[in-house]
This record gives sequence, C-alpha cells and structure tokens, in this order.
Amino acid sequence: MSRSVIKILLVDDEPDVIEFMSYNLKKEGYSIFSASNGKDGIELAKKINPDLIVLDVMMPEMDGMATCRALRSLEQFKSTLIIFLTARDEEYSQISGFDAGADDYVTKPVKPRIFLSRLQALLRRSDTSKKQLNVKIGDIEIDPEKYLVYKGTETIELPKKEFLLLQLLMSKPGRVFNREEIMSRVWGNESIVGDRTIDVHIRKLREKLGDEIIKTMKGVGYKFD
Amino acid sequence: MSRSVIKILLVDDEPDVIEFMSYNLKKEGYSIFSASNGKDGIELAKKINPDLIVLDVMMPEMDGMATCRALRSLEQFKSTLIIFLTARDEEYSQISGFDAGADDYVTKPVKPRIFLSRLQALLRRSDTSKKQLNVKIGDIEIDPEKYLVYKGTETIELPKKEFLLLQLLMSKPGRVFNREEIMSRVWGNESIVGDRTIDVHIRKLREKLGDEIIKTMKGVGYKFD
DNA sequence: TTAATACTTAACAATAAGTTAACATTGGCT
DNA sequence: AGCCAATGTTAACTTATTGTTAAGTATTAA
Repeated sequence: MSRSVIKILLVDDEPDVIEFMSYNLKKEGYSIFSASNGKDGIELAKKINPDLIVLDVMMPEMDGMATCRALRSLEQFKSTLIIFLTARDEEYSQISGFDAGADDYVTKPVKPRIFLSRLQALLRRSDTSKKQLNVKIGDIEIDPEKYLVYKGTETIELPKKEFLLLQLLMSKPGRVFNREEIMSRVWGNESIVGDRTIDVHIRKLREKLGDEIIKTMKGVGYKFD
Repeated sequence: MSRSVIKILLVDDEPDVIEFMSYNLKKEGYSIFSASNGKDGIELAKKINPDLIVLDVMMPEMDGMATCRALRSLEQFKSTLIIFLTARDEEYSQISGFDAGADDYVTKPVKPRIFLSRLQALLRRSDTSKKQLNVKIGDIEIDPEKYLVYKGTETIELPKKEFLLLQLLMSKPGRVFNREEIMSRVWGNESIVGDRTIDVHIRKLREKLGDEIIKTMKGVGYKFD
C-alpha cells in the first residue's frame, strides 16, 4: 500500500504547537491536517483517513486518551498509527498511553529532529508490518514482526542472526543459498566473519527446530526443506 | 542479456552521497543516473531501465522501502537488482529490507571498495542465475536453484560435480561434448584430474538416472540423449 | 557496575564428495 | 577375426567441506 503522500492529523488545543509541528512536517513533504480538540479531530479523521494521528494528551473536555479510545473503537482506525504528545512529568502517561492504544509517545517540548525520526520509524514499521505476512512452511511459521517462530504448538524465540538466517532460507523454500549469499544477506558488509560462523548458526537452528528442516548441500550451500 | 554498459540508478536525498558514489562508480566504468527522491527515481527508472538500483532507506516522503515495493509492483522491475543503503543502527532495516524485496543492503557510511565488491558479486550472481532456467528433456528435468533433478515423478539429489556435469550435457542435448570441454567446464582450468574421473562421474549419473540417457561416442565424447 | 545473552572463533572430529589405481570390458580398426 | 586404445567398473584412498564443542568477545539487559 504505497501512497504518494502521507497524511498526518495533528490534534492539540495549543495553536502554537500545531503551527510549529505543521511547519516542520510540511517541510518533509507530509500532508498536514489539524484539529483543536478531540471531537473535531475524530470528525476530521473520518473524512481524510490519515495515516497517522498525533494526539496531545492534555486537552480540555476530551483528552488524548479518551480520543484515542474513541478512535480505536471505530473499525476505520483500528490500525491507524497514533502518537501521543505528553508533558515530560506526566508520569503515568506511558503506561496509560499504550493502554489506550497508542503506538508511540513523544514528550513535550517537541524536538523536530527527534520527532521526525520516531515518526518515520513508526511509519516504516507499520508499512512493512501490513505486508509482512507470516511465512508458514510445514509446521514451522515465522512472525517477522514479533521475531518469533512457531513450531507446531510451541513458540520459539530466536536471536537476531539466527532469525535472519532462518528468514532468508524460508524466503525461498527449497532453493539453495550458497555461503556467499548467506554471508551477504545475514551479516551484511560491515562484518567479515569466518566460515564456521555460518555453520554454528545453522547448528543452533537445527538444535531448536529439528535436524531435518535445514539441509546441507555439500559444496553448494544450505536449503530449507 | 549481455549489455555493453551497466546502468546504475542512485536514489538518495543527500547530494553528497550521490556525488561520492557517482564518482566512484563512474571510475569503474558504470553508467550512472540519479534521483533525489523515490518518486523521481521511479520515473527515471522507467525511462532508462537500469540494471541495478541503489535506494537510500531514509528519505523524506517516500522512503527506500516504499520505493522498492512500488518498483517491484511494476512488471518492468520484477527482477531488477536493488540494493538498500541503511544507517548502521536502523534496527529494522535488515528484515524489512528482505521483505520489501531488496537483493542486498549496504550500510552507510559507504566504503567504495566494499560497496563495489558487493555490487559486483550481485551482478555476477544475477547474471548466472538468470541463465539458469529449469531444463526439461524427456522425463528428466533439472532445477539449478534447488539443485534437484526430477525423473518422472521421483526427485533425485545429486552432488555438485555430478549436477554440473549433467547440467552441461543437458544444456545442449544431443550435442557431443569431448573430454577436454567437460574437463574445463566442470572442473575448471586449475584442477588437473585424471582421465578416469570423468568416467566415474558419468557412471554415477547413469546409475541414478538410467543407462540410456548419456551416450558414449567412443573416441569423441559424451552426449545427453 | 554485574549478569546474562548473543555472537564469533579456533581446534578438532566426522563425513560426503571426489579421486585414483587396478583391472575388466568394449568396439572400431586393420 | 583379433588387437588395443578408449572407456567401464569397483573399491580403496584422499581431500574438502561441514559439524561440533567449548572457550573467548562483544553486546545488551538488569
């Protein structure tokens, strides 16, 4: 679902904050809409269907959390990204925020650079998570979002490298990946690691998932089977 | 698909990066094009049809992953090589990169030597893998990606040398390959092995696939039939 | 900080793949 | 036909590649 322009809705009762953030986000090419209270925010959201909503927690009448809950109760916004803006010393905001269904929160005063990177990270993550269908082959299933592997009924947590390796092999089941390829796609270019490193990781995967699932093609590579 | 000049499209919002990489790649004889954002990148790609596209992940508006997905959704770029540029600490870049359909990724800051070697590895790999289509003759079919041979309904796994030998003979069915040719294409020019070695491998293939499929032309060579 | 976990390495073991040597068989040749 | 160089066959041998373990580093969490 790649869209040309990402729509962001800002909901805050302070016009200064709206203006400041609006300016900074527009500069980055986002399309910005705004509302000064929760009720208007929800109405506007229904019309424009934003990709992301930024909610100030402290607002008169209907605060950010109530607004968030109201939005989440609507089918349309079940998976829309929501970021909370909170004052630094609102101690419970984190917990309650996530509880109310926020995806992230940022403390005021907002620093544009930081806010942008959080926002982009969130968009990137969600963008992929929408497309990241879990891959299931046989009784093994991987969930890239949660970094988890399911084997039958049991759930297995894998360290990063092991997960990446498994994910690579499962991305094209049956196809043989040679060492060079594995090296490049799991380890990347920054690290030059020895040959045995791959074997050790393969071994650990076999230990956790069963010996049969990864087959060695001697002199050629490994494949998931 | 042999082309005289390899075209590379660079998409990055930082002019410095473009210039730096452009300089280094041009020096190696590649033909370089560039765009400063995803949208322009896609438009340019459509026009020039590059062999390889380098995408910065962190870009305003339409980031590398969104661009990659957009490209992959077009028939024209289904198999074009794509390399991601990511900051070292972008934690999700690896996983999401696979998911978005990248062929490789390289971390910033880019070191020319390393970047070049990966790029060349990728070009080399794709060049051969594109040529390696499944070949089916009679009831025998070979799948180079999976390193498997199918005979009727049964699946046969072959060791590397046997597979290469079969692949060679099947690449031009009916044509006779003499020993010298077989030697150089399966064993390479470095290794000097005795004469009986070829026979032994031929024998093993016959054992596994049936006596009739490889015919001996005494004093001339072997052919697949 | 310490503790825990993840990752890498090195040394050695195990094994499949590849090679060779010795001998058998074949088929084109005079 | 019968010779004989080329190829077939077998099993033992050699080697390259991968498996395994444990210990050393690095990274992350507490």
